[in-house]
Amino acid sequence: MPELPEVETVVRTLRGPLVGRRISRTQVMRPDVVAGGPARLARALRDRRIERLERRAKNILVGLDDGRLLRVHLGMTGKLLHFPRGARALSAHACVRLRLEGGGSVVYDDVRRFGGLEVLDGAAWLARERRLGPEPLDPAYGPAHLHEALLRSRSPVRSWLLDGRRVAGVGNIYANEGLFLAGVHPTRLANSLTEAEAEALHAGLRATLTRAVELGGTTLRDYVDGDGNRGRYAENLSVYGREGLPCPACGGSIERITFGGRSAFVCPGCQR
DNA sequence: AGTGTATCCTGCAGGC
DNA sequence: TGCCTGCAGGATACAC
Repeated sequence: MPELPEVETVVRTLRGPLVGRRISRTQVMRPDVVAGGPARLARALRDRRIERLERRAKNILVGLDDGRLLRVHLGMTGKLLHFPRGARALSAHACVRLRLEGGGSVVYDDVRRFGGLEVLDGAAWLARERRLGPEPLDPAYGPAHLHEALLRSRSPVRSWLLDGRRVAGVGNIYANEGLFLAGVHPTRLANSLTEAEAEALHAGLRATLTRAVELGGTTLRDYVDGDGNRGRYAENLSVYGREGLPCPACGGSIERITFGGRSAFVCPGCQR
């Protein structure tokens, strides 16, 4: 569920309530989401102060006052929620609760439990981080960089965009939206894109990601931000999930195709 | 090396 | 109503 804009929104909504707070106690209701096990997690977090919250790719990074990091990945259905003091009850799918000194808590909730939490020291995170592709919204990431990387691959461009080692944070929604905005068909081989098409894809990806961040992400079903609010980008989607509906550009019918084990949505008139 | 497929897990929609 | 199948925003281990 959560791609770059959703994870970014979660981080932004949690910064205010969490930075500066101290974790008093950790409760693990679903041990299988905790890499390294619940006991190690509880020990690592006990009495630590939260110094910063960042996003890298689809990871939420909680910086602790001993220099270590709590890495949270939302998988498909994960939520990271701030519960103010005396707030609503936990859902049946609450997996981990971090109690905050002075009241309130942070809860990791995940129906499918594809996501999870892990405490890492700086070196361990760096080793992981090096395998991640560039951030598409980084000002230093230009169209020439994208084109050059695309030319080295023969995989379908939609599959290429979903590979986090090539470009970070792009999932199926924004890969499809970016390709539509660029007028490029998702099954086109990466190395077949012209310089102009790579430029259009770069612009299209940035446009859809930027606007989605501004609107707090896309809620199709489960996604909510750190305060439990839905994203407002869904009504701006041009093709994703719109099989049989009219293309916003040409009015033609949007098709759903399947490859690489996942659905792609295409306007056959607009995308070549 | 580079690509595609199966898999983890639960819930929901649609067909019969 | 109820059972079955397929599908869902991610990431990774493996086979070819």
